[in-house]
Amino acid sequence: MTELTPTQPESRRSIGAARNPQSHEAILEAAGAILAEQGYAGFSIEAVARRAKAGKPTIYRWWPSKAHLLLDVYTRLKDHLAEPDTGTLEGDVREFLLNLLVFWAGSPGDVFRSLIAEAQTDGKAGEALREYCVDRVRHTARLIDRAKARGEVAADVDSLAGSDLLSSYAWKLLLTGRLEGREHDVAAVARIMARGMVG
Amino acid sequence: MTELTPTQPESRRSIGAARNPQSHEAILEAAGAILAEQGYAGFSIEAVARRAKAGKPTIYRWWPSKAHLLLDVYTRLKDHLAEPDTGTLEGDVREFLLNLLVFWAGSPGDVFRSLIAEAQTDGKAGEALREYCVDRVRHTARLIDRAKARGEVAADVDSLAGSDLLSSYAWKLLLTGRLEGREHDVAAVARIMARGMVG
DNA sequence: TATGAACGAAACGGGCCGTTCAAGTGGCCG
DNA sequence: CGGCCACTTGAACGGCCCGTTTCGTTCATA
Repeated sequence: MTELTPTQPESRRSIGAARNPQSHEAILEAAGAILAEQGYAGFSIEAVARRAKAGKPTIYRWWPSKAHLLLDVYTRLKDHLAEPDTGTLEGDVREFLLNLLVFWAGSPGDVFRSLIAEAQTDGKAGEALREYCVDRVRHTARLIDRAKARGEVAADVDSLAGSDLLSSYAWKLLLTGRLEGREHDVAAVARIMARGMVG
Repeated sequence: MTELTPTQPESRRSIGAARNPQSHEAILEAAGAILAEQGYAGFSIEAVARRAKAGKPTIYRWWPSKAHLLLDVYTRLKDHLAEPDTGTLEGDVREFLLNLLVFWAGSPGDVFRSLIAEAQTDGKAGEALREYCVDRVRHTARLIDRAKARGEVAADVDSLAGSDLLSSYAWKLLLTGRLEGREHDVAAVARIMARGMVG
């Protein structure tokens, strides 16, 4: 027999008048793999379609823009990110940054970098990124609000602005390729930010 | 005579075995105009060459990558950026950010956004951006060092890390399209940063 | 006077874009 | 039971851009 794995269909077909979850899965996985292996430079709808053995129209049907696909790939990776809770604001800020940098040092960083880059070209991508950011900033602000509830932070501190500032530092490290070996810088920044909010 | 403006050559030619400054100028101007009018989406070497009435090889001869061209366009715009000197660290930080946001709100912001986006695709672009950042961060750190000399800032504060944090906030506002109407947020961030560094 | 660098124009093969078409598939509804 | 209709795939479209090469030219310099 020259046939390999004959039980597995060599190419997916339509399963009728319904969305094929195998295609959906294969596309997301192919997109993630390409970004992990070749970065944003090698990422194109054509390449994803080739790798996923899917048709381009199928991708365009379910993801209106490259950015939406990137965002889907990113959010499905985003589970593995621990929430810091060290008991002090400075510790939380430092751990938040270190966790994020470690998380990004793998392929998720490439995905998110690509998403930011895409957002500078495509208006819809920009809008999607902006919405995502609002959500994340609000979420991270709870870290500051918790410290505020402990009486560690002055009541008049704008926790959203602080949270925005916090993530912006991580962004710049990501965008300038400085994810590794930043323990000293992160500690310095965490110290400045935490001391800047104490009551 | 059907000839128009015969005194002005309708198309530049070689001036011999020397770089033609008119071409150099025309290319930079065309690049800046395209970015201002159409943003990064419309920016391509082909489009720049067309608009500048230059040959593509001429561009590739003098700018090894799109990023170098972007950086040249940006630095030639960068003169018009005042240095803040308010007498207090918080004032300087706030003015620095506000100045930068106003400056970026024009076409320079589009140019710099494009440069960051390009740096996520092209390795050489990333390197160029990284070098540029090191220089700028070092420059802005003088703002903190000045406060340190006044005794306003603790001696053990890492002025480079602080400067990096400062610019990172501006970056995030730029990349998420939030350059305008941020007076309140900028004031909040300036307050956090300045208080975080006081001795 | 001969050399050689720089210039613009045109063309190259290659890739991706976003869309359209045709053909096969099968769940759902009449 | 049979037809409808949404789904999937592959192939092909015109268009744009990439980075490079070739060509004929212009002219400072040696």
